Amino acid sequence: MFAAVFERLLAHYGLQQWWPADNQLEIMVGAVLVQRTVWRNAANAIARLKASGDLRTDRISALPSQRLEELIRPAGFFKVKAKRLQALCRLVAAAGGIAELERLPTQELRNTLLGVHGVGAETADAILGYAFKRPVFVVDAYARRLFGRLAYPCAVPTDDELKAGCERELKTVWRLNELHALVIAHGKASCGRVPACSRCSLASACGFARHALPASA
DNA sequence: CACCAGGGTGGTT
DNA sequence: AACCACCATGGT
Repeated sequence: MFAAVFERLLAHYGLQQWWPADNQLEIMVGAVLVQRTVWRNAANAIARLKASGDLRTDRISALPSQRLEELIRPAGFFKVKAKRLQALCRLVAAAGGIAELERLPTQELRNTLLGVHGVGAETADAILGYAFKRPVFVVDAYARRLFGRLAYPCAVPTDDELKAGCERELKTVWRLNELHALVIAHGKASCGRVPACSRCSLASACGFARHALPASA
């Protein structure tokens, strides 16, 4: 079922090609900056960090918080995010660098990331999928809404069910990463806040009928 | 003018 | 465990 949704979304919206970045740290920083924020604003903040030569773990860790706040201001929530970026960069330093984190198995790495202040499940999975190329699905509000509707009239899947189901069916990094991007593209392009699945564009614009989740998902 | 975007935390019930 | 307010800029 998840694979079928993926195929439909890919055919309808095309390849999304996330995540634009020069290196792994840029993706990790972007994952924090984009929290509850449009990508354009987060990208602006990243550009400012690059322009000042501060897009490095050692620089971000050592920067006076007020200076860092000013640099990332366009991303919004700048005081909160400045703390989160420093917590993340200090974890990388404590671990001995990104190359050392790379050695950890996915579950351990996920738990390590979740231990950082300001990194929750969604941000951790985005970092795992896009920066570390691990086969994980990023469950976000759009995914909950879309798959929750497609599950109707069955019970809406939990985050764990959604994540496990997608990972089991799609398996590869590029497909799971694409699915996340496609789900967001779809959420923005259509659907809105229509409560009933009958008007979800997977049923109309994408030529999709209502789907039930497998009982043991 | 109101509303929202590629969340997470801390406090309250 | 389930809410809730809060964080803040920039575009529609």
